[in-house]
Amino acid sequence: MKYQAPRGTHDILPRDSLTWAHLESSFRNLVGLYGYNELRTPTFEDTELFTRSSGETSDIVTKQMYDFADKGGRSITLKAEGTAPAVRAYLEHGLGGQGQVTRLWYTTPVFRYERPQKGRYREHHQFGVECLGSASPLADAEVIEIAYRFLTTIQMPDVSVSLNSIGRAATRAAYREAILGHASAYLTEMGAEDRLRIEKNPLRLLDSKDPKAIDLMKTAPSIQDFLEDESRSRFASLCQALSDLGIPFEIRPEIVRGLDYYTDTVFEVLSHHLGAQSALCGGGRYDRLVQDLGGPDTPAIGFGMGIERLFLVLESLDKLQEAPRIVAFVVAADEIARPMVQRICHDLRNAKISAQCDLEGKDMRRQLKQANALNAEIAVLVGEEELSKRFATIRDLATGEQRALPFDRLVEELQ
RNA sequence: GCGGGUGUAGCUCAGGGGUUAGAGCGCCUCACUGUGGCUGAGGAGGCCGUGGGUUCGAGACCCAUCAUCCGCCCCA
Repeated sequence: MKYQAPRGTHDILPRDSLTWAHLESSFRNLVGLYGYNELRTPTFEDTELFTRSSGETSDIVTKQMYDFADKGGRSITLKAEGTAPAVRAYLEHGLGGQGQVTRLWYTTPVFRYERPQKGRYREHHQFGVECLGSASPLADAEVIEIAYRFLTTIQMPDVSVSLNSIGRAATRAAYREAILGHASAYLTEMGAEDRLRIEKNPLRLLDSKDPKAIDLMKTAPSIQDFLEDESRSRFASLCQALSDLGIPFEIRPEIVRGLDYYTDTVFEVLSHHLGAQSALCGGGRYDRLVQDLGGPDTPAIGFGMGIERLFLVLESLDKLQEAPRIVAFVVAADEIARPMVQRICHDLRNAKISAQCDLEGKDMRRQLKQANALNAEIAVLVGEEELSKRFATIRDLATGEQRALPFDRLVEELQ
């Protein structure tokens, strides 16, 4: 095979594109019910947008960006995540007006230079929403409700939201000291690279898969105990709001998230139908980001959801969308009937009845084989006798029963 | 970026140094010249991922490379 899709990218083939379209329309319809408006941003941005927003030490910035210099010498990066470009556009076009709450949604390709595995690609696609301009816990609840309701709408099984609060800067500074202190003995026995990783972001210890770390974390202080009063009360309000909405969630203090801009609320939805890449959805509040990108002090919250991962779960459960059956296959019993076959196809399609016919001069037997292979509901047969007496023979392909319908009543009878 | 598994027909997979590389499914032809599905007979389809090497001989063994899958890291 001379050419193939670049590493970590994939084609969405016809049998799968039906499910993709279904996911897309379901999401579009749902966010519309909440008054969210679609935002489309470019496939690439100035590199600095991502380095500024995601955090200089985040993995996305340090090793996963698809960055390159364009012919004008600009440093460009393929969209590495959805929130920063959305905030950029929000600020650039003054979408926030005089501080109103602004609700945006998007579906977009996302590029990260990572080692591909199942559920992890160098180009993948995300749905996302961003609710900008409200600090209310009700905004958090609204965004989480959208994620939850979407997943239930598409019949994603076993959906439960994992929720945490990581507080503000002061909380994380204090907690950082506490957790590093708790783990100091453990840290001295690990390699330099691992230790650096942990020191960069001690919260990583919380979701480590190393048995020693897991054991150590059982006795670790909880970030919940370090929350400031305001963070604590907003978290309580959010939990109450979710309960009121009937959304199941569990508080999981080990949820951290990889982007530096999150404050207070963070959440994830995982699926055990995936392998190691189990997050379907991740999001949180980012009350500092808009300001960091040069805008006014604007609290905001949003999430991203991986479409490929949704697809993989549905596929593993055999829940992909079935192709709509073609209704009528119109068969020419002999060559003289071909023009009438074209005409009938045309009339059926005008009446929104799907119709197909042979294009290659195949004989009647092969045309019927084709109709059968397509799983058409009926065959419409036209031959010499039909032409002279102005009728078509309608054959039910499931039962084999046939009946005659005059040409001028064909479309209405088949409606 | 690190460790491991796998690349053979359109698809799923056998073959593990010795003629012309196999099966099932699918596809095509015929039995069947105005009737699909079922059945039977026949057929097409492969640079055995790619490039080097070892060998009298490589689909098989070695090296490299590309892709993919599993785990780590990380994430959606």
